[in-house]
Amino acid sequence: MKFDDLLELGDIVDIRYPAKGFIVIKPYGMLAIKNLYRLFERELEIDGHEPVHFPAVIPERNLRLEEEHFKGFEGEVFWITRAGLNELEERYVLRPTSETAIYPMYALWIKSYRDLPVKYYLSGTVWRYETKSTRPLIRGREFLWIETHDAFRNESEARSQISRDLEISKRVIRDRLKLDFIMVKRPSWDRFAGAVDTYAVDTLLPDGKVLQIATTHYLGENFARVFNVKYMDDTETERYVHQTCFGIGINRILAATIYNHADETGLRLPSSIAPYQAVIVPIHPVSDMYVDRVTEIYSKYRLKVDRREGITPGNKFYYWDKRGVPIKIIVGKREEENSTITISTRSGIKETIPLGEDLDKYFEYYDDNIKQTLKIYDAKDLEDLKKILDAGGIARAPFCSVEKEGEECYRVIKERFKAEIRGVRIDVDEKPEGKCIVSGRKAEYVVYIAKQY
RNA sequence: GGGGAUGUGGGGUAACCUGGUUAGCCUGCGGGCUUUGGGAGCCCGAGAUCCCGGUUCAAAUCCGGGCAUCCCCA
Repeated sequence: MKFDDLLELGDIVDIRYPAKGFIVIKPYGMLAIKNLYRLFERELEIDGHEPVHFPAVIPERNLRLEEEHFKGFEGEVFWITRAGLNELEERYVLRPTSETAIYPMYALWIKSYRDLPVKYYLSGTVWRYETKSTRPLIRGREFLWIETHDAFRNESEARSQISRDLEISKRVIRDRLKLDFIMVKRPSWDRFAGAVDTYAVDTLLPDGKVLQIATTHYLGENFARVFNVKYMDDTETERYVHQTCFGIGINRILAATIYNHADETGLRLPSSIAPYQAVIVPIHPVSDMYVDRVTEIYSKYRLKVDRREGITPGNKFYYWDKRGVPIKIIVGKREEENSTITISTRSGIKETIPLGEDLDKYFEYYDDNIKQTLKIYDAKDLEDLKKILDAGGIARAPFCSVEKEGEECYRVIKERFKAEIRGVRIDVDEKPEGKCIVSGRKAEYVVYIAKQY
């Protein structure tokens, strides 16, 4: 089913808000988003992160401090130039990302090696003035995300955080949301503005374009130097901290989850974020007492009892199927008389089981059933590449270089195929064979190529 | 930045070419009655021609401008 239809059908968002690139997220979508936030926040906290709040406005002066960073964002920030009747002496920007809001405070807070590491996360909203065409949840001018900002004593501690960030992605995105993805190190020409290295989690949408859903950056000392984030080490030497930051695109992850798992009927939400994991559908005649008992017994799940009158059970089943509810619990006279319930999963299983029997296995079965697998194919030459891209897949190909020397080959891919070099896989070890798919020079890397959002 | 297309109730559409019924249909939404084991039926109701101007007895329809959205190209 088409993405926009799914959003409409599932009552996820309302795109009629009268400002381009801004949308309203309705309760059913917001409940899923809150569950999504909790999944990530829990993992981040287990990893030692603490929550923090920072203002949405950043003074212009701060944003300008890191030159490369400023250049990267200058064209897409919203400026606040007036307040009330006054022209502001110093303009603000609405944060497009929070490095330049947070690090001046880190400079005040971090004094000693004993203060490190600092690992904070911020769950919130950022604003970017997107000039490309916007799409609900996928590319908006306002979006919800989580960003972590970590400071360490040295490079090796910082770099080991990157693998922990990526493990968190695996645990949530793959294990809980059942989305498949690749983790790549971005080519040098595609780094986050101001970063030393950028790593990303890319998934593929059914329309054949990849979507970046999370990124983690190694910032080195770049920001520490301009924001003066220093500490005294145990030999009484002043040093700059080494920093990482990790951005988790909540809107985009929701979009990918909805779009990838949907079928012709409608949504199929993973049980980990479904607003209602199971809907109880009472069928007349059944006593309220029995329905209440069922609700009580299964209260460890997020439940909804559909007591609407004047609607046939079949219509209720269809209604909740469209909205992606994993399991329906049917209770009627037959169940009440035998102390049973009837389980009907979104994937088609229907079974009557004794009241009280655990439902976990049904959720597991359902979740496994919706699991996504990426379409990745090997491209030996440019003809292969074209076929793969046209078929809506991701191509794996030998490539000369992901540093500056490879940029010319990248231009060819970009111009001729409108595709991007997503980068070099870091979650699997790969050795290149043969020659660069574009230049024919010796291939030093295996890269992934796809059209992107 | 250049080109093209399209704007009709909440969503999807018909009527537009060739101006003329009460702007039709499906769905969704609200209410009533009858219903309840996989999309029930009947009845009632709310809800639309993007904006400004022009032509005309008469404009959703033709013309001009604006705005918005989408697609393609840089």
